[in-house]
Amino acid sequence: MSFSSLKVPLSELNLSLTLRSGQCFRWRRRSEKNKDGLEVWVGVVKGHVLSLVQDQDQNMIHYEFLNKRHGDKRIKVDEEEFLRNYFQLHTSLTDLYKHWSDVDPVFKKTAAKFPGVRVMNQDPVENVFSFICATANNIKRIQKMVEAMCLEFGDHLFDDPEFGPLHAFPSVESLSKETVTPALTRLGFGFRAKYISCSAKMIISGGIKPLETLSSPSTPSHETRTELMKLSGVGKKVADCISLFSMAKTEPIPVDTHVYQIACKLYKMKGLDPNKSNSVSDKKYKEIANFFQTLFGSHAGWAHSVLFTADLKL
DNA sequence: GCCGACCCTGGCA
DNA sequence: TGCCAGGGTCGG
Repeated sequence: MSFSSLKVPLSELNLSLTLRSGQCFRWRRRSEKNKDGLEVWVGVVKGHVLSLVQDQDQNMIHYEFLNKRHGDKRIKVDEEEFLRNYFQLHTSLTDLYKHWSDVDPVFKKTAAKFPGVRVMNQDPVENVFSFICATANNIKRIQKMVEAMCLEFGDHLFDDPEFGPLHAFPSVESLSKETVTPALTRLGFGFRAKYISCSAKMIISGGIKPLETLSSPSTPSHETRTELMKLSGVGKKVADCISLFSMAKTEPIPVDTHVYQIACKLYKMKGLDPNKSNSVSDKKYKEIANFFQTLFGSHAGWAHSVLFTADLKL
């Protein structure tokens, strides 16, 4: 039991909302609150098993790295930097909320009830294969599938008293093996099993540019998107999610059924039928994305995450 | 550019 | 028990 603390107000990071916003799939809330009656979150990030607690009254996030090995020399400054980087705390969410509220009354109204919803900076490999699982799926099942994939192909990291064995996200190499498709099919991945194996092979063989290159600030987001869409099971929507959530692009708007509904009902966009929002046409997709990008500016994808989270009715 | 198929689950009538 | 939607993508 050795928690450290990070000074962060709720307006900059709302842990509960952010971790449930559907951008990441490996965070779980403990069934029991801690001694102070606060929610405890456990997740796996780049081989680290993390426990996080938000103390709203103190403007603090308490954190603990659970799978420290004996003699681990990692120092507090590194851990703090690791978290600041993961949650992108260098970007002021307060400033962004203010800007979005100034330009859009609809956002302003929503944001009041949903403060601190932030886009995280996740591992590209994990994000690619997690969002391939997201196709025609719901968040609960995506989480189950991602966890199953980690248990099957990822390295063991830690045995949690409540959640049992926690594994790292599998490497691209391990997902490119011939045994992967049958294994994932057995695990109930359905048509996504072959997408995962096929995409892993493509990444390994250099069928697309390296993920690190696509994540680089010097690669424009339209190029990142085009490259990602070469992967099997990755269309425009999934490519936009990956770009936004793990490749440091801030303007992509993943237009899914929720965003379609939001554009239709909250923003009264013309030509949208609320009764058939599944499989958005290329044209409508572009229109909706353009609308929000014009409205919100360079961090439109971040604003979208706030509206999306609000729509989830968590 | 528009369908229908695709795997599987949980919720609901 | 049957139907349907769930953060879509692919192929015709």
